[in-house]
Amino acid sequence: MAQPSCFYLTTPIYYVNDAPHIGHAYTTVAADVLTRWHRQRQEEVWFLTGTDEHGEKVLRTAESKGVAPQAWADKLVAEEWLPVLDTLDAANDDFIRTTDERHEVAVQRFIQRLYDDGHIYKGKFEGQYCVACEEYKLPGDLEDGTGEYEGQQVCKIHGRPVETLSEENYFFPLSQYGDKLLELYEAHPEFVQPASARNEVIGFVKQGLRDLSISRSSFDWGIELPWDSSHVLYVWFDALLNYASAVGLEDESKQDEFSRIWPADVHLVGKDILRFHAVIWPAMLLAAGLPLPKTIFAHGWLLVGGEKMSKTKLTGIHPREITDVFGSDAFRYYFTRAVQFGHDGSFSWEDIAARYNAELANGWGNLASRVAAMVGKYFGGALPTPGALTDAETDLEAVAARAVADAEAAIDRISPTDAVAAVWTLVEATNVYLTEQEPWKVAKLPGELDESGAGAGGGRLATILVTAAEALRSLAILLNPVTPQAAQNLWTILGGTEALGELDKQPVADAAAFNGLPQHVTITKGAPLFPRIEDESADSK
RNA sequence: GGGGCGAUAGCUCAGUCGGUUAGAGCAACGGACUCAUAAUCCGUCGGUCCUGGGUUCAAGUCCCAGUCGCCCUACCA
Repeated sequence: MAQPSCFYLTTPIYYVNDAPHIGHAYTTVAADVLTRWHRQRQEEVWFLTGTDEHGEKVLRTAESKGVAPQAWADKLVAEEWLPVLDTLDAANDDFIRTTDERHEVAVQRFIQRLYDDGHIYKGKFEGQYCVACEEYKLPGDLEDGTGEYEGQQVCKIHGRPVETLSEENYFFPLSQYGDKLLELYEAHPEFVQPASARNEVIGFVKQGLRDLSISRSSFDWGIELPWDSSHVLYVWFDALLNYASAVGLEDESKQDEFSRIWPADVHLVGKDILRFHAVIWPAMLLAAGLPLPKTIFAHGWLLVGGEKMSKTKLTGIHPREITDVFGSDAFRYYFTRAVQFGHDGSFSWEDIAARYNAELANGWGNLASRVAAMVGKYFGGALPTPGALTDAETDLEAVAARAVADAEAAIDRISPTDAVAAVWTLVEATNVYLTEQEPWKVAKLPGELDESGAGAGGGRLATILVTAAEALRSLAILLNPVTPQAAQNLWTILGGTEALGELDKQPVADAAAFNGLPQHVTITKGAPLFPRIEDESADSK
């Protein structure tokens, strides 16, 4: 076994024809939180996202706009899909487009190799074709005809009989991989997660797999088969390969990169595309003799008003609608914290507004303010030398240590939700600590302040505030992957960069112990991390 | 039709291997406090764990049947 040299995580490549909505953003945020956490551990990480640009839908939309499909895709990528990454503050390492030359070349080499090795055969695809729709219909798109079409199958849309047509296509013998896939799911329960998704995939494969038609000759917006330019590759075969082509598949000059990064540790997918990733993708890799990804993780849907988001029902929400009101940190925090990863979750403006104020503004943000204000008021902003520790201080430090351990374990089981919950115990415990220790009362005790009103180093007041500041240092590190802007602001408040270096360079493990900030580091109050939002627009939408 | 998942407090959700009196957050109500962003802290209120059977010393948890909801059932992605 090779050393685990690089944590490689992907989002799906988003279909460029869609407008980005918070469902896409949710996947991207989860991916970004997970990868930022691994980076905070100081691991090597590769985070890939991108766009899927081929297929008949893009071609048709482009034609209807009177532009070439490539131009249409270019426009959508430039105006929608790249900007949304900034909106979300996503730190992806690469962005692949299926129209990139690197991808097209790799895909052609890959498919040629499968062809040469006898993994592709030519056959007939037979299907029910609706002339009016100009496409093959699935059994679910058909219904029994009535009246003059009695006894025939008709298209649900047009109510006209469908024709049985056949087309010469190239096929991938997916049916041969059923047993191997079932062995894979059995030997590696972590391959498909969560367990509900795994059950669904196993059930599907057990029903028996059919060979997959992997080429189309009815339109040409796709990657040409190298040995038969009258066919383009089926979009899913094309799309899935992005995960490998982006890191050097079939590129002689990038073999070091490929062997270092591949296979992926985690492919995050929405549950609608689980099957392609958990069945077809590993079969393709098995055929090619390539290592398999370790985990396909299917997350749930965001529900709005109890229903899956949908453009037709006007429940599709653009991420910017939310970040414009609450900011990208709050967006990231909310969807990580409020929706158990792997389950469906409800979104509402009332809920995000409530959590923003209660948890970010009142909980964490206010904690930072009160600590910074007291260090300023009693010690002129210079962190004093602490005195003797009591159980209260060691107890709080134990909370931090537990938070780190629990959060790390949660990240390893791909549960960013639980990780944030674990970290939040430190926010709450530190607020309780201050309330119980009452530093504002301690400041009035004899010996804590000198004649000029300045706090005394080594006193009880100093101990309390240093401990609280240490808790904030831990929180800045632990929340940097989730809310990078607020964490950086807090790091600035704590004078962290001057004292300890860049926030990104602070290992997660350092958050477990209260011995980081040097004495006399300058703590400044700064602006609130999360100003309260009273605007009615936040909860009246 | 076949398969998967879910139903727990007013709302959003946890609940591990079957094991004490079923938990949290929000909301509501009461109190404490004044460092802080009218914030923080403590307490109270709040339950037919969807229904009906079954297994068990013991069931939110396991089994069977049912009700309701969502999803998948292969070449649009």
